[in-house]
Amino acid sequence: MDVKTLCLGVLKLGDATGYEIKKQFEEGPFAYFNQAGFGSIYPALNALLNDGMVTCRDERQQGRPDKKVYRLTAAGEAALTAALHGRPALDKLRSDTIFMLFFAEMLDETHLRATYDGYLSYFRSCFEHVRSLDNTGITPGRLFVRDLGAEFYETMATYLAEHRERFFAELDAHQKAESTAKTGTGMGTGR
Amino acid sequence: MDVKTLCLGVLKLGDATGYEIKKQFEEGPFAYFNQAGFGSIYPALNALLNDGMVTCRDERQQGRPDKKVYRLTAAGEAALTAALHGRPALDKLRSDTIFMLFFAEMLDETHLRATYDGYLSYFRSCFEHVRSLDNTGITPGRLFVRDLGAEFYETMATYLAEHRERFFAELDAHQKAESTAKTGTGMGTGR
DNA sequence: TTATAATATATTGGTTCGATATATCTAAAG
DNA sequence: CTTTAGATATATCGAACCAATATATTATAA
Repeated sequence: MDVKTLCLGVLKLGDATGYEIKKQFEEGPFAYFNQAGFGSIYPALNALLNDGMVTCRDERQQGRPDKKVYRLTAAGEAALTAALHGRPALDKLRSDTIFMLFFAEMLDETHLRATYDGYLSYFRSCFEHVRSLDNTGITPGRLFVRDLGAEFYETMATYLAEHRERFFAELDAHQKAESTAKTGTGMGTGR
Repeated sequence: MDVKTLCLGVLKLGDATGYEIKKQFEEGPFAYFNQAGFGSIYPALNALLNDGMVTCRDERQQGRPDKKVYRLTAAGEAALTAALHGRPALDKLRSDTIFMLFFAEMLDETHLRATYDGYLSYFRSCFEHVRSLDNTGITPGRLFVRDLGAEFYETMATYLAEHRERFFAELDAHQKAESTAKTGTGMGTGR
């Protein structure tokens, strides 16, 4: 799914500006599962406009800068449908945090704890957010994705909370065993 | 975490060729959480070599093409440590499948079921794979990441398996309600 | 004998990301 | 009351990245 298709998907939910599309990937229903920045969205919208997949109308506003509101065309909806019927690529995740936790032994404890706790509170707030949403009148597909997300956030938060103390304890034990092995006798004065 | 840092991380586990580094992102301990292709890895290794972060030795082999085996230097390890002490970026996931499930109403049932079942068996095989690994002698960080992964895979597989029938039933009901609403009386002959 | 898969390196073109620039208004802090 | 910060809004540039492809050899399977 390239950014053009993602934009078509957002516009399927209703007319939007580039700015509003970006917000959908930050706070809206696509958050966490898909994302795109301005540097991809604005060129994508121009290309879609050029190909007749969307229309654009200018809207002047009181005070705030002018908007360009985009709307899906029939051709755009057809293109979205076609893209949705292709083979999905495998999920692609890039997690700096998990990369850091993998190398936990190389981190100083302050940084490690801050990273760990930041990850935990991130998933907690994701879960709280999804739980706070109103599910009435939502389509089955959107509801399913929302519930799957909630399940995922909760699992991560719970796991991180429950394994916190054990993880740090095991790291500590491992660190001590390492330094003991280095000094040889276990009676070393350190360094 | 750019690809250069990811390569340093892989090389921290032991000497490797570009080809072997790629495999680490496909089957190895970094699978699912991080990934990189040849188009990023080979240029990254050249840059790291240029900056003295790695050394490279040529190895001729019987039959197979020659290898270039890379090894982390002290400077490389220092750079890795520094990168691990930065602020982690938020997780970035791109899931075509979840995007498709979100728009389930727009998909024909065959495609939807194939996509759903493909996703389920993907997580099942991920879980089986992690479960089959030997955990003896592993560092606490690696073990933690492995267990977190297993928990995640299992959660996804279980959720998808348990909600399968209900999801398709609700979609069906929704589809019928839609077509009834369109024809107005509920006695429409279709079209 | 032919095709497929695995090992191994490398490049190219297109896509995408992060940072930055510009501009206006609102709300909060001083 | 004035400055600062934050939200709204569009846009672009260069760097980074990815998917596909090219090349070459060997082993295995059909």
